[in-house]
Amino acid sequence: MAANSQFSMAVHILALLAGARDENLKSERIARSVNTNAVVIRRVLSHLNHAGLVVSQTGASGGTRLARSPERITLCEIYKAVSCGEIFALHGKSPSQDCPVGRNIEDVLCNLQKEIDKSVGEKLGQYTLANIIEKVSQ
Amino acid sequence: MAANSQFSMAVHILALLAGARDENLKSERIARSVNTNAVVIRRVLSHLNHAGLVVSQTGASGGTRLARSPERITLCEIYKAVSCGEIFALHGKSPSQDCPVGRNIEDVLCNLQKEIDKSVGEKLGQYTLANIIEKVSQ
DNA sequence: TGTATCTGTATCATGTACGGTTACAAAGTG
DNA sequence: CACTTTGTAACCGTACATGATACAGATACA
Repeated sequence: MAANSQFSMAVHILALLAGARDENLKSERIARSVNTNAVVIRRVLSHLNHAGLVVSQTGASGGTRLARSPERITLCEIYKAVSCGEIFALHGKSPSQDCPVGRNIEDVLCNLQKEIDKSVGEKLGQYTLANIIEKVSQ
Repeated sequence: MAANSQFSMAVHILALLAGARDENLKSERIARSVNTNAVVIRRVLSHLNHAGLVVSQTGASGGTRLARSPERITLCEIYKAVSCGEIFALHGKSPSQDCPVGRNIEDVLCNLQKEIDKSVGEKLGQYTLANIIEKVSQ
């Protein structure tokens, strides 16, 4: 279970929040649906909070709610809010600079990486949280 | 250095093999350019071999060469040959089946994952190994 | 004002994946 | 037959994500 599932959790969480309308949801409540620990949820919520997708309140009767309507939250925003990694990793150690290929391959791969990332972003940008909720409700 | 850099290594390796034409390259030789261990290279080559992208020979004066010309090897094929992971991971544990969202979110995310993966594949399919060599040579 | 509640974070334990390394069988050359 | 090289298995250390405990700070409410 080493793979990063924060995006999946984030979408799940936001779908729950959307269903709760303007009511605050507690991390414990969300954790039960996602089937994990409340702290794990709060960690994801922290990212979503910094990205301006949700609003949290501490204290009694606190919790979290959406900062915007689901129609105005794209999957791309969610992805960027929690994403840490790229599609593929570049070389761990730098290749040999004595080799023509080794000297230039990193740049080429780095540019390719950016291009792919942009492509994924555009694809994810085509969907909103509202679209997801629609599909979940079927 | 936990991230998977096999794709980067694979492109690097194939670019080297393309430069060697029909000459066999030994894993030791490739490892020097990539700046890693020969066994690591052979592990990647094993994937490329099974995918039919390269041909290897054991024994003295053995080594590896391309199975096809660089113009007929797309980055998508390379990616699929070594790729293990998806863009994002699904939930580790299954969500609660008592919750409407939890019950359906996995399917929705799984479909989305496939769609993104397809999109990445198409993007990578636009480039051939020859294109990469071109860029590296500049 | 005091108490209970909830978030936000730090910290530690655990599981897993990858890279690096050594070792060795199998295959092929000469 | 001696030598070379691939293909794999096995093991270690590191990196990282999740899970869990603890606690400070913020807030509602009696």
